[in-house]
Amino acid sequence: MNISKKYNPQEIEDKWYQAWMDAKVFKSVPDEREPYTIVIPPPNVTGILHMGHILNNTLQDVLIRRKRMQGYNACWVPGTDHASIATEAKVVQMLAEKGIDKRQIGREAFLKYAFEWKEKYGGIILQQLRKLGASCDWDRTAFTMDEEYSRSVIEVFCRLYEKGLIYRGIRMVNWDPEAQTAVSDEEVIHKETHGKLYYVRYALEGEENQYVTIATTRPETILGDTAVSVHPEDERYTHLHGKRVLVPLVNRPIPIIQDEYVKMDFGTGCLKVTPAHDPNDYEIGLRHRLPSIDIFNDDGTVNEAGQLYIGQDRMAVRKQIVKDLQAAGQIDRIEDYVHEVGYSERTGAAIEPRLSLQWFLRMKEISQPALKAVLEGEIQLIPEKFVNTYKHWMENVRDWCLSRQLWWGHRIPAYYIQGSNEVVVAPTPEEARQKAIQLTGNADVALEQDPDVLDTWASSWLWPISVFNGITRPGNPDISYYYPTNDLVTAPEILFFWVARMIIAGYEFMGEKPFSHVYLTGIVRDKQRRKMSKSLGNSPDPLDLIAANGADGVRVGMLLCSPAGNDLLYDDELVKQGRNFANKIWNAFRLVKSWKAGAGQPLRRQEIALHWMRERLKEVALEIEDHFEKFRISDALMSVYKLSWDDFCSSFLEMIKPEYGQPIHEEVQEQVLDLFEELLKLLHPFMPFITEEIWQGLRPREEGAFIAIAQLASLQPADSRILEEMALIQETITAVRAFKKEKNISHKEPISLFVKTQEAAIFEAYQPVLSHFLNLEKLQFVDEKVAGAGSLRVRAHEFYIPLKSVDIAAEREKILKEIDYTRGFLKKVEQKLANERFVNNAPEKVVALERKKKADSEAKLAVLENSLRQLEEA
RNA sequence: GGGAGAUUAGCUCAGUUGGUUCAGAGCAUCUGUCUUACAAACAGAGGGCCACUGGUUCGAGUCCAGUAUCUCCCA
Repeated sequence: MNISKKYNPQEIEDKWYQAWMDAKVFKSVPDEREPYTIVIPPPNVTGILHMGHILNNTLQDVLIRRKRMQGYNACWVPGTDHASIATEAKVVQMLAEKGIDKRQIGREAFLKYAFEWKEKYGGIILQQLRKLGASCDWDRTAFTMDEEYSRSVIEVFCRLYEKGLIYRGIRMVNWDPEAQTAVSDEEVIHKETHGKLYYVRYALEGEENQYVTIATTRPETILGDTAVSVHPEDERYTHLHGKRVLVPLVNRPIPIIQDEYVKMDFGTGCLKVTPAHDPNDYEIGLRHRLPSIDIFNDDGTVNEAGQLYIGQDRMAVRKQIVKDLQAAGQIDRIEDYVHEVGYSERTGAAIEPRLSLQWFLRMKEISQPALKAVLEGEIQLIPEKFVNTYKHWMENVRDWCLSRQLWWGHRIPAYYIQGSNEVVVAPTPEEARQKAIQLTGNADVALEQDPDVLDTWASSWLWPISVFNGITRPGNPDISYYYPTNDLVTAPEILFFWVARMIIAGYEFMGEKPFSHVYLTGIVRDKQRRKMSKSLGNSPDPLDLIAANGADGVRVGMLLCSPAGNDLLYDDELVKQGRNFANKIWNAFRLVKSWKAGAGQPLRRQEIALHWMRERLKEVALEIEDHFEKFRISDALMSVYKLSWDDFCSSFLEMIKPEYGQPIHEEVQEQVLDLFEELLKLLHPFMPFITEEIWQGLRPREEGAFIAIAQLASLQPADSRILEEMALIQETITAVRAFKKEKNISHKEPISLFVKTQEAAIFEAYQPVLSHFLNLEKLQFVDEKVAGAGSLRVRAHEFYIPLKSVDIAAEREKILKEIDYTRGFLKKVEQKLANERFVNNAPEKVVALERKKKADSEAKLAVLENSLRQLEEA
């Protein structure tokens, strides 16, 4: 068999993915086993794979593959969400390139284009996930606008409406003038922005040359002012109470009011009040029954109500109005000013706070069980610090603006009765008609459906339920078996958008949590801690990385540096490390395959190696299980990394290696293969492709057998005796190697090793191992110092290695240094033990340990002092 | 403005009810080595006042308070 010297992932990854698919290895149907379920955080249907997806989906794949190998019926449900705003924007843009305007062609034609677009480009990302090795059950691929899924979204809206939790009302919303829709509070990103603070004079009505000066960052909204407010206790302005001022340029008289919201030390202490265009002003307006004048159109241009600058964009108006105010002598001064401005998460446009008629969901009551579930630990957030964040949001939760002024999405099932103010809400137009007839007694009632669609999150909040059709067909076999799901892996950025709302929906519609653990990943950043983004161009293309380093290498690279909740500073070096690791495993495979089996006797060192490796595997398997239970995925990987590299390759295989050109005993080879298989199984969740390739190549396999569905050995306690003994032997090997290096003795040069120890039996037993690693020509036990030899010590064991010339002074120096250190250490221990309060208060275990430390160091000291004496006598 | 968190080796991070020879890991660095699986490797080594200042305790990287710096979330 000719195995390539370097591991070539390109040649094997697609092959095994296809084989898994053909054998339906990832398919899950309910059976008698315990289920383990993950629903994918549905990527945006317009999305393409980025580094965040790589991290997130690698983690999910690791979890699901491991459970699959532990006997669970593992089900990972993939899918996409329809992403209202983003997708609509894409389709609008595509149409614009063809010279088509969405308004001209109308809703139906637009949706036809949109679905065509989705069929063609949507879900590219799901194809890309296969390259990563994602073991999803692709037969279950869901989409938030699938027919049945859509029905569940509408059904849920109707139910909540019936319960009185959904209402329609005029509220200040975050208006995105570019997308021309309202967006939720969560979709607004606040950014520090450099702007100006304009000080504008408002003339007092009926008084020549008398002014009030206000400070504003948004002079264009002056046209919508309906009051000027001062703080009631601000003595500077007491004389103004009850008077009126004129809005500059349009000279509309407005009252001067008093409200405690005004900060006296900000600007001039005078605030212009524009209830239609500022959330705080809106509140003030309500308190003082001020009129609201909405001066903007949907696209952010000024409307007739503004009186001036009609049809011009708000940003252009800002510049123009400042000029005009200056010309009129009404600008007092302009200062540079840094303040927070909200931007749309989707389009980047500056949010225009605006009054509008929207649908809202009352959140307070419905979110109570979801808050409780997390606080009481029924649902666990990992890392735990997010519980605080979650609690804070939940306790201050605001009503959720559900409507979006778009066409791509689930159209709100509200029907307005023409010629009245009544509305009926029903899942279908037919049911709505029946309701309307009942309500009005008019059989010919004319209805018009609300033109708006629902926020995308108002569909994806049902994800863990509706991918199993739990709303439309409650109690069906899938929902009964897979719900609640087990773990959710997602980014902290969508803790509120999505996770919190899924928990709310879970309790509201299923009466039960949607999942038990939420693992919040870090954010992938570059080395300079900048978030990876398309616009910065600082993100590598994951598919290029996979092509260059293999999917396994990329997976390992990502996981090595991704403790939960910590940001991940991506560096190509990490992926390289992953690739090197794959190569290491590959070469272990080459080595093992190169041995020819034969008769004869197993070597003693081989027997030791097999016994030790068996126990070591058990020990690390337990360690890994513990890491997984705590979701310390990168620690679990590090455990298996070191197990593979240090233990399996550097120690175990070296001990197994037959003499050059000699065959390996058949039985030994079989056991080596067994152990290699166990190791590969532990590695498989992290590195699915290479482990499958090697596992298949290690032994002939039956049709349909894959490591992907092989079962991990059950967990067992390890034999600590051999592990401890080997630890001593390895320590000895390292110490002797260091000694040889220090004395410039080449590895090729055989040496004699004299051992002075109370525990000769151990060194006796492991002599074949020591000889093999240290190239010993002789190992001999002594009671006295060996003349003409250098010495070294491991614990309380002393070793002598004959040298051509011994530097007595240096030897003495070395021993004195060790004595010094050991005495210092012993002194500290003795002090502790002499302290009555320590002995009385500390747990027995701790005291016993101190006593052992004392005994050990005394023994070592005795050895050292004896050596020193003998050295001086010589 | 409100809230949360962080600060340990050159870098990224562990350090689990305060107690092992506790100051760790991986990577990077340095020194040797083409030793018949692997130079994408092997064998060794160096490196830290655990941000700072106090406090609690027999004992503090770990608990408490304050200071400094940084990050994130929310308004």
